[in-house]
Amino acid sequence: MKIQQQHPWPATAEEATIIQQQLRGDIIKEDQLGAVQRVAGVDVGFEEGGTITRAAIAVLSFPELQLVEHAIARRPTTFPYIPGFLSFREIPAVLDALEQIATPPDLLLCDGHGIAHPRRMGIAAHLGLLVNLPAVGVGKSLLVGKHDEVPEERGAWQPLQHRGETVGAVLRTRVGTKPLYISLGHRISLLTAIDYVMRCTTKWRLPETTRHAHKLASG
DNA sequence: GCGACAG
DNA sequence: ATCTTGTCGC
Repeated sequence: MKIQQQHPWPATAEEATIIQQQLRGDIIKEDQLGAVQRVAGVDVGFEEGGTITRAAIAVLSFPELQLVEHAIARRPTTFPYIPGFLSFREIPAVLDALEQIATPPDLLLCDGHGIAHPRRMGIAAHLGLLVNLPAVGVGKSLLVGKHDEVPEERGAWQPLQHRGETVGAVLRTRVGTKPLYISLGHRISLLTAIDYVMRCTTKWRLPETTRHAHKLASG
């Protein structure tokens, strides 16, 4: 797929903060998706002691969840890991990988948070905006917010609250494991995001999209 | 000033 | 994320 030109990529957290503040108003928090037939998992790994960033895209048919296309991209790492600025480290390589995908997916499931972020601009929101696709953040651990305990049943969830706002949901995708942190990224509502994460999750804690992408990003 | 802190 | 083997448990 074609990737639009992006904002300049910052070198410091201070510059990155300005970009986040400029972009946050563009996030669409309502459903703006068509028929979902292809869902993409997005994940990133690192090689050579972190000097190389390796991004992977796994496109699965929906609702069958069969792998139909994939891409891997490697490029030098240019931004350090700083909590709250993950997207500036990982997205450039992700765009390289997405560019190799023939047809734009209908939905992106990203490793990390969407608007469950200090400035509401986690990687899923940032990526969704840059490529103008519906995107959901699927985090494995908490960045910001508080929540009540989640019941031990698959599909149970609790709102994730931060500074008086509901920024996401803590979702039990599997009994006996830690819940996932789901937040909208772009062009999707929280409830719809939860629904798609559940429908992409079968036997394991993580969605099948994420699991495929993770394998590709690791080796 | 003191912690917390996605991947 | 990554460095790393076997091992406990369903």
